[in-house]
Amino acid sequence: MEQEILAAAEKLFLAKGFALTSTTEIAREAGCNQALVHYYFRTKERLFQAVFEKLARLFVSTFLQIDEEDLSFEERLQKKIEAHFDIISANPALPVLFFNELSTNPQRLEEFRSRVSEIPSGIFQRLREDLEREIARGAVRPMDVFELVLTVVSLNVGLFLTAPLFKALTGITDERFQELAVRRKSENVRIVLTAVKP
Amino acid sequence: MEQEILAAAEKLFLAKGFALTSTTEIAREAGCNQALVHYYFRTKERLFQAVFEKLARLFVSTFLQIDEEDLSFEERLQKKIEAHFDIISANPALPVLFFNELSTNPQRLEEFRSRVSEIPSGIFQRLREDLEREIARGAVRPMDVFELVLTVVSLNVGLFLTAPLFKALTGITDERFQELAVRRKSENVRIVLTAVKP
DNA sequence: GCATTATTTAATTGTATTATTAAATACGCG
DNA sequence: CGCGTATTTAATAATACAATTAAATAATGC
Repeated sequence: MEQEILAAAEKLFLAKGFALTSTTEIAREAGCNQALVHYYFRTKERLFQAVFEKLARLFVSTFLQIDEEDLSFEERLQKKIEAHFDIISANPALPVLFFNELSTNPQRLEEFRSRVSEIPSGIFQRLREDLEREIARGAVRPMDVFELVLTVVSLNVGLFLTAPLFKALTGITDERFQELAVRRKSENVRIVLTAVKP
Repeated sequence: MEQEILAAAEKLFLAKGFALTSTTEIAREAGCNQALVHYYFRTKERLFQAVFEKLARLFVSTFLQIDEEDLSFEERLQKKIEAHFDIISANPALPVLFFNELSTNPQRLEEFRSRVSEIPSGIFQRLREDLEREIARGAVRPMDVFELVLTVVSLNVGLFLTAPLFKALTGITDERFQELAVRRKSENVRIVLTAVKP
């Protein structure tokens, strides 16, 4: 049952955020008594943390993965952008929840910060090294690793942040939106690769 | 007093969102009794709508403005990107509130949709015409107007969505962040202008 | 100055929600 | 089976909140 509660919580938190989701609702979705939610997770806050940590890990995981494949910088960058896009595409509500919680709840930000600091030598170390090498070679314009990550995240996240709005305004079907997303993914790759050129 | 309540509501809604802000808190911030909030706005929902509509209007206003100046397409595009960036820069919490509310509240989305449909001939009509002319001229790669707007909004919004995270992780001062934002604005212009090239 | 309306407050109601407690049921193992 | 533990439920306490009401105060026009 614990897993059903977690799954129900994830679904509802993603759909409505922390504040608008009640433990009663989570219990109903999971098919159990409301008290059971508290039996397993004590407080709504702790339940949310469990969900959020998993999602946050998912969200940033792409940039942590070290691909040992023998690819060029551009090819590796492309893979990272696409992997990141795919994760968000599979969890389109994730960015809104992620940014909203980190923006409106200082405590959440602090938790996130302490978790990230557990990771030694910075999360973008490998990417930074790659980038600096390419810059030294003159193959990439001088830029900070954060600049690059920000561009990628901004572009990848943008489609899904605006998706509800876009769908409501255009009345696009989910299938056609999916097609559009596929095109957008490669477009994002193109934009980033063009943007990093010197 | 009505204006103080509106201002207090705007401040708190931007900081904590709709659900986590109470009318009691708004009253305290405005320096009045809680009942007065309801006297002027009847419900918390209606107060929020008043705030949100103003903010939403601000957020999309940039793309509606028709600049009659005799500038090239690229120059006009640059002006629009910069104006949009400046508005968000002046209201950094706006994007989170905007996307969160439109994503988590179907009613809000419907209100927004009906408001937008009041505007005749579509909000991006002028921009679309300009864009299609440039495409016909071969000066701009074939693309939909939504693609372009999405790219601009994604890039402009990205910095401020990630700002709390970025600040927490790097401990950057507000002044240095401001400098960074200025650079980012011109960088966004560069990226977009490069991306639209054929 | 008085009557009328607008503004503001204090008090209260109803309700939703988190969290706890104690009891009931299922489950595993000797 | 039967004992102990884990799981689940029902009931309820405690609280925070939106919203209403009635009364008080201030402002406005005559």
